[in-house]
Amino acid sequence: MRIATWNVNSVNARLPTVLAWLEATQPDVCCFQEIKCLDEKFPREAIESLGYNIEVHGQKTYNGVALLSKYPVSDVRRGLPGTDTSGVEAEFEQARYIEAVIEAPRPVRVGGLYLPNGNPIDTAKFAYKLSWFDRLQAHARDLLALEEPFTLCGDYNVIPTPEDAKNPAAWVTDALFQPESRAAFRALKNLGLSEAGELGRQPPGTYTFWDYQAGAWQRDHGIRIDFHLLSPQAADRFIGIETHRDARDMDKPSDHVPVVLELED
DNA sequence: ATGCCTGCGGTTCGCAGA
Repeated sequence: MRIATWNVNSVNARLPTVLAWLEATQPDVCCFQEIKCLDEKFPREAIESLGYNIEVHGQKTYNGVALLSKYPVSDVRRGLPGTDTSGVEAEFEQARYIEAVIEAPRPVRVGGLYLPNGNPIDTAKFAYKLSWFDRLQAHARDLLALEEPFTLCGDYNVIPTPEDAKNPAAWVTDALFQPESRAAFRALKNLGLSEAGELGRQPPGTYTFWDYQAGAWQRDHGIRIDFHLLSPQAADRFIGIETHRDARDMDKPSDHVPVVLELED
């Protein structure tokens, strides 16, 4: 089974690009982040016609996530459990998490997430990022207790190590590279999750994001911020991982590229 | 030091992204 994650940066602005990639790649499951639309504005028919069941957790203008599956799905969750403690969420619940069990012959639970960016770091946005991370960690603990195969995949908005950036010095004041952000990512992994890029021994320089600005793509000024974190039972079924770097060269590309995990059926 | 580029909403500019 192949499970993709892709921050599409507006599913409607990107629709021809998204359809072309889905048609060429045919993942069994695909998590989208930053769809930037309400549920009723999601291009449901075009994607259903490629053979996908669709679950959407949309939001106007910003954020929004969706989960596509060629298999039926069950136990769908929209949003993380728990309450934000930074004070931001109380005013405005942001659509950043969707989860479902993929009802394949050997089922897999898939959580698709869009972690808050958190910039600038001296504002409530950074506190919100760390608070969201806490809620994700709590949810991961609950899922691990089920002793099931799952992946928590998506745009983590964290540069975990200096090797995950072409130019780490350019990120030292950025929320993505703060010690607190990196520690939160490590703490999540250290619950007992396996990062698929490590299982697959992806080399340094396997970036997943290049800014639109300042010729970042042409200069390979990239960062690796999109990940699959696997439960032990999913890691047991790990076959491989592919980062679709070529997608950054498509017409009207997203600034992120898809990352495709393969598990034993 | 700042903006570079892109999308969105709603108007032609501000906000957000990373």
